Parts: sequence; C-alpha cells; structure tokens
Amino acid sequence: MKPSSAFPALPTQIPDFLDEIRPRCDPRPIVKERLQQEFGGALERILGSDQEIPAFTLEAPRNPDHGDFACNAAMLLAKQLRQAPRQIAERIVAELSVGSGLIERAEVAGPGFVNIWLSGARWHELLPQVLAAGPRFGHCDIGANRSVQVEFVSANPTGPLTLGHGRQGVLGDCIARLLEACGYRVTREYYFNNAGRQMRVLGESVRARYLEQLGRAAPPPEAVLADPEAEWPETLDGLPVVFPRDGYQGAYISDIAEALRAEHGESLIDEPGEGLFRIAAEERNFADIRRTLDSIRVSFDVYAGEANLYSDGRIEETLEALRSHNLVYDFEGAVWLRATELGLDRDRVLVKSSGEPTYLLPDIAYHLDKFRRGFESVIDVQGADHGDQFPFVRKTAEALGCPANSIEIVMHQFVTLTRAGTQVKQSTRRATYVTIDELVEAVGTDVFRFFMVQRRADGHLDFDVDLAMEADWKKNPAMYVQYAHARTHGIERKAVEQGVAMPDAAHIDASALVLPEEIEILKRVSEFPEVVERAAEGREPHHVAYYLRELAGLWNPYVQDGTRHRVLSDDPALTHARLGLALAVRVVLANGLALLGVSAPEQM
RNA sequence: GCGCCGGUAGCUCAGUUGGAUAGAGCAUCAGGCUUCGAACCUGAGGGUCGGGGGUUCGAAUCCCUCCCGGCGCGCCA
Repeated sequence: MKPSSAFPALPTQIPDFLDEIRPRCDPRPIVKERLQQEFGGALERILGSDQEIPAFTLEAPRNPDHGDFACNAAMLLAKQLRQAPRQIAERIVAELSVGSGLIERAEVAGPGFVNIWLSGARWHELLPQVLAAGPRFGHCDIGANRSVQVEFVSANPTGPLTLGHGRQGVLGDCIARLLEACGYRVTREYYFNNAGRQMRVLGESVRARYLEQLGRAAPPPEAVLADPEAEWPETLDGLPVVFPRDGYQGAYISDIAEALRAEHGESLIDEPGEGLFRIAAEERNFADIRRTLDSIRVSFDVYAGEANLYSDGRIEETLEALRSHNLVYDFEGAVWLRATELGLDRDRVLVKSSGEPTYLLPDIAYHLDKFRRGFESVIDVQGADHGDQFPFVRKTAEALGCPANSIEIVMHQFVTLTRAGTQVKQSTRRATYVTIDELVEAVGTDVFRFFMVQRRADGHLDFDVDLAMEADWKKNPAMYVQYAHARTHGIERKAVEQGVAMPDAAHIDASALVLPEEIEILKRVSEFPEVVERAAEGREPHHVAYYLRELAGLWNPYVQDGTRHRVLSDDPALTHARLGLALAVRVVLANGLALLGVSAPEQM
C-alpha cells in the first residue's frame, strides 16, 4: 500500500511567490463612481438620514436613446415611499446637479428610470488613463494578494487527454489568468492518481501487449473487447490471453510495449505488470499529456501525485482524523465514511475490504493538504461526470477543519464536435475520436483556446470545426479579434510611414473625438475593467471572449469606413485623437487576449 | 426513480445577478467597395425565451409544476 512513483513529487512546502508587489493600476473611469455619489447624495436629501438608501444600480442601457447611464432607484423606492416611481424620479432629477460638468442632462423615462447624459468630455478623460495603464488596464486589486489554488485537468496518466480535458485546461488556465489580473496569488495545480487499481491495470495492459508482440500471449478478439458481456477466453490457439478484461485498449499501449521490447528485448517476460511496465506507461503517458498541454499553452506550478500522499503518511493521518471525529465505521470488511451524518444522501466506502482505499480517501487527504500548504481558498475545475463526488470531498474536508465555503467547484459539461453540419461521434472504445493534438494542428492554438472559452462552463460546448478552420478570417471570431488588434498596428505602421508621431499617454488630447461611433468605442473601452472583474469573480472567462468580439465588432467597421473617419487625415488634432483611440483599442484587445492566452499579432 | 446541468432566431450561443422595443456570430436574401489601414461595410427577413401557473411597478432571469436532452447515482476514477 505504498506505491512508488516516477513522477513529480508533491512539494512539502508552499511554492515561492513573488515577493515584489506587482504594480497595479485601476484607471477605471471615475465617472461611474462619481455618479454613484451624486445619486447617493440626492437620495439622502430625499429620504432623510434615518431611512435606508436602497441598493440602486447605474447601468449603461442597451439603447443609446436612454442615455449613458440609467438609474433604477425610483422604482426601488416606490413601495417604501408609497409614491409613483415616476414622481420619485422627478424628485431625484430635481436634486441632481445638472450642468455641473458631470451630468449634462437628466430625465425621467419609462416606468421610472432616471436617464443620464454625460458631457462628452467625460469620455475623453478615459484615453490618457488607458494609455498610461497600458498592460495593466483592466487589472485590479480586489484579490488583495490572497492565495488561491486552481486545480484543473487532473487527468490520470492512463492515456491521452480528451477534448473535455482540453476544455478544462483552457478554462482553468483562463480562470487563473483572470484571478492573477485581479490581484490574487494563484497556484495552478494538477492532481493525478498514480496509486491503486487503475495504474495496475495500465501496467497489466502494457505487459499483455508486450507478451503478445513476443508471441507468448494471444490478443483477445475485437468482438470480445467491444462487448463487455461477451465471454472472456482463457486461451486462444494454445496461447494464454493475458490482456485484462478492463484493460486499456488504445494503440498507445502497444506503442509503449513496442518501445520496451526495443529497449529490453525479451528480458521482461517475468517482469510483473506493476513494475517496469506500469512505470514506463505512466512516464510515457505523462510525457504525452505534458506535450499536449504545452501545445495549448497550459502549464502548472505543481503536479501533485496521489502516491506521495501515501508515502507522506497523509492517508493514514486523514483516516485517523476521521476516526477521531467518529465519521467512519466498519461494515462487511470495508471502512465507510458516515457521509449521511454530514447531510449527504449516502455513506461511501473509504477503504475497500481488500485493504485498498478508494479514490475518495486520497481526495480528502489531498484537499486537507491544500489548506495545510496555506491556500486561503481553493477552486476545483471538474467535468460534469465528477460533479457528484465533490460534495463528499468538500463536506468531509470541512468537517475536519477546512474553512467553510473555501472549496469551490467550477463544473463544466462535455465537448462535442460538429463538422459539416453533423456531430462527430466521439468514442474512446472505437478509434473514432478526435484528439486535442489533431484539433490543434488543424485550427491552431489561438483558435482552439478561443473556441474552448467562448461558451460558459455549464452546458455543452459544441466545437464547430468548420468555423474554427475557416480561413476567411472575418468569419472566424478568434481571428476577427486578432485582426482588429493587428489593424491598430497597421495604422501605426502607416503613420510612421507618413512621418506622423504617435500620441503618448502624457500628452494625448481626445477632445476631437465627437462622432457617435467614437464615443461608443470609448464607452466600450471603459467597460473593460468591469468585464474582467465580473469574469474573475464569477469564474466565467467567456465574458471576456464575448466582450472582445463586440469591441472588435465596433473597431473593425470604424476603421473600415475610411471615408467618414480616416484616422490619418490633414487635420492634426483629429489625427492625433484618432491615433490615441487606436492605441486605446489596442491596449484593451491585447490585454483581453492575454487573459484568454490567445496571441495578439501585430500583423496577420 | 432520485440528484446536478441545460432548453433563447434555421444552426452555435450571449444576455451585466429583476429593468425599457430579448442580442451576436454563422447561414439566407438584397446591396455596396474592387485592395487605399476593403482580410471590409450597409440593410433585410427570422422569436410563444420548452409548456403552464405564481411572486411585482416590471420576469429569459426568482418560486412551483410538467415536458425534452446530457451527466451522475460502484468496495471504478
């Protein structure tokens, strides 16, 4: 019960974090906060100091006719004041200081909204802020340097990664990037089971293929492998069938056997499956996994192997702790977790009657270890098929003293592939599945990542292979965004060519930007920090992908229409301002793409 | 059967934590531009937000119920 592993050790100490305080900047336009104060003051004057001010919202309405911001305070107060919302709204408007330089116009609309128009200059202030913040625009400090661990992928080294793992890899990595941008100290971690039955079966599978290749064993017939109900032959043509009933059937198993045969010849005939075969398979599979992860720009700070939990005594320790909390009992030779005591729907086996723990016990031990190592909170990214197990780990860990609500799960559904309008059947058993490697080779890392995060984690992700492979880049959303970014560089190249100086943050004057489409782009740029924060807090990177597509959808047409607003014109002030706008758009697109781990090329 | 997640335009999906006339991409149709930062743009059609009740000023969003799809309900991981 103390398996060895050839694989990366679980670190016994907390990984070193950068001590330097990362420079941060939140140049979010103060406009909204000042408006917030303005409304707060108005409401206080209306309500008096004894009444509570409701949690009103200020949001940018979809419809530009409804102003730059809309406030819902009047509707929220209707019941409290026993007055019609529109009347209250009128009173609010009367209390606002209109024309003071912040608010240009305020009016009551619809069921009782107060719509606000800001003076155009308010948006112009944004430009120098964005340019000054540069790569930090959109970053913030709400994480307050707290340490959080994101655990994801965590596939066992029994074979290649599936598309589901690919989605999880990109999802987890993007969540980590978002958290880093919001001031958290993030550790990316990959946990894998390399002890126990699965790894034994893996070793046995390789051994069987090895013996088959040497003509000392017979492979089980395809038909028998495909049908779990079929009768399993002991021997075939006078040779023993050694391949395990539940063995790993992939071609990579034979490859591993082949490699062992090339290296060791026939000398491994008496080697047990658990020995060299298992170790070689684990090594080889892990090498493949890491190569695949590299190809999609997913990397980890820590690879944590289950086996180390055994050698470090964590498993025993955890079991003891559970015993002392009276959370286990023996039944029919097995050790059970009293999960119903914790409010769960059934009890679970922790140690099988064979004496070997199930995966649940190491899982609990591992989560305890996370907090022992100092993480303040923990995010587990998991596929929907593992969702049911999470409450057991969480409740049990909390019962043993892990801080409540500090273990969080992000669950995602599976990936399906659509090609030529029909769904591609993914079958692991048959050889008809598309691998991450194949997909990445076909569409590239950038498109792969963008497609994998553009949907929310809940619900299936249908990967449209045709759209992803679309060479017409205006149709491919990933490339559309990249193109918008590249175009800002194209404009700069043109400017340099014409001897026009690019504006810098300290001297940018955006006041020449007066067209509605220019103000709209500025507004959208101003929303970026909120998008990042919301995506980080909700662990929903897809918001960033959507936002980028929308900004690109404003920018590309703007630049496109070279007659109505050519960036480089003979009006120096206008040229200056528009070049500034281009730089601001570039900053946001570049930062947003970075959060998704997608490259921002200077030219396509 | 129970639990979790989904159901929004022909297709794939967003929808700012309950806001105003429900949006985007693709596809379709009708136009523009002919390489100048055109690898683009303008416009149109397309909806019982799965059905039904409820909560309230107001619901795709919250509650109840039913229907459909995915996943899970092991001494597998």
